Amino acid sequence: MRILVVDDDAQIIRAMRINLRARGYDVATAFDGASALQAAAKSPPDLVLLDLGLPDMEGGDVIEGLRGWTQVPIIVLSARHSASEKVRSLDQGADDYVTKPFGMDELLARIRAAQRRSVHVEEAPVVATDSFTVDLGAKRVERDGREVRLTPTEWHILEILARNAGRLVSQRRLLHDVWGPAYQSETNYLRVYMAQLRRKLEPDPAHPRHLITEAGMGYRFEKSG
Amino acid sequence: MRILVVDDDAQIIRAMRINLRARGYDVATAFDGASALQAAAKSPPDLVLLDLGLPDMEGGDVIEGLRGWTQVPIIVLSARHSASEKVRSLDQGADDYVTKPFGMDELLARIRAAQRRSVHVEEAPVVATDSFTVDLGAKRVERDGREVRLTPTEWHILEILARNAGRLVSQRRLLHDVWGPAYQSETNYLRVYMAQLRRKLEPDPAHPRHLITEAGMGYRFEKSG
DNA sequence: CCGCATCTTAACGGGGCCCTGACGCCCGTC
DNA sequence: GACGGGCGTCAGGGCCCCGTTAAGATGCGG
Repeated sequence: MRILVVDDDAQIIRAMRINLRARGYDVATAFDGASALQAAAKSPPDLVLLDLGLPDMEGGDVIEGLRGWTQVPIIVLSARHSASEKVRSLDQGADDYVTKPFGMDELLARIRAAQRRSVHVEEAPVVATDSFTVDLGAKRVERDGREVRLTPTEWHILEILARNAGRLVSQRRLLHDVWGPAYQSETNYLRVYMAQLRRKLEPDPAHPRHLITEAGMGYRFEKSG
Repeated sequence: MRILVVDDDAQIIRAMRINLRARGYDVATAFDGASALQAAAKSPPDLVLLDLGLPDMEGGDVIEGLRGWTQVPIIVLSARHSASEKVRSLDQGADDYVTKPFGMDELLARIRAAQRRSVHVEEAPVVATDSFTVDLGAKRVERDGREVRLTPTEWHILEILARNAGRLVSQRRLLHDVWGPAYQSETNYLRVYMAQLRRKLEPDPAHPRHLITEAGMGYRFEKSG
């Protein structure tokens, strides 16, 4: 998940970078409109945070420059409270408009909301590895072109891991989300189901390359072994 | 374009109705959470404006009640400025959060932005398998060149599955869309009708190749077995 | 009022899913 | 080298979910 932060204030860029990185986002930055469009074209981000007060061009032109070729979610950050400014930005194609000063928690929630929607639009949240493919939207797993049938519990676990691909997911989190709040220490459940998932998905279940266990901590879904 | 306005303040409802009607929207209204969910289920709106201070239930419960079966855009209107309230609503599935008082122009722009995002792709009006063909536009099913006669309920179920061909459709979603929000646990209805559909459509009803059941999760329409 | 089509409801058998406990393995520590 | 914690593996039993059937409601047109 890459976020492009566009702002001419180095202070804000720095604060954003720290906060977003801490939440697990990749952060790219740009100080003006021209370099923002260039950066977005070079490696398209998954979301854009756009400050309106840029030195070289109008914020609206940046929005239109992006909207010419991409549907990436754009959240506008601005010190201007004027209603007409909000209306203009939103109608030019921005997805949300947040006025400074704002709380980081709120911004993060709005980022999550925007991201959730765009996943729905692109309609193909698919996580692929060399040996199998997880289609989160269709709730289906393929391996060597053939469908693999998972039980509800197996799917539930795999879904959480796949949605956090590359990141460590704690046993507590898995147990809580799958079995409920009362089951946070039954780690043997996890062992049984991880074994079943590996048997169904891993080329060599005894030496897993994608469903990795981090001893004492949790499990991690690894896309490319 | 239908908008459902949920607010317990008759004054606001009235103002909303006038403003939105003037912009060409159809307006439905509800004064509390229960009737909002009921109204949404009866004839699904294209967007929901939701006030958080409802007399009968928490706003969050209304969001979750909707999100259980629909992706309709939800814009929360609230007098509470607290960041934690915003975060909670957005993470529960709201698309936007606007604090009162707000300008009608801004709200209209946010409605347009939400609406713009939620436009999805049209699906093919005809879904074909090796053994039968479903014409969604004409509401007809053919098998071996001969028309198959379906009852209204049978058709309703088949239509939902065919429009989501390849994807898993939860039992909850099927029950909600066919029988209504009060029947979300009568899974035996589904069993009876899936059996009837299979008897009418599958070459070998005992070993279905197109109307697949995923135990504990739902059903899936499979084009090519 | 009757007959037909459709929907609802209940009961039953079977298969698969989830839980559970036991056992062995690999590592660290002592 | 013994020990224990964490993990992987396996198999059996209970139970839930599903498919099937058929009889009782319900609604509609004649």
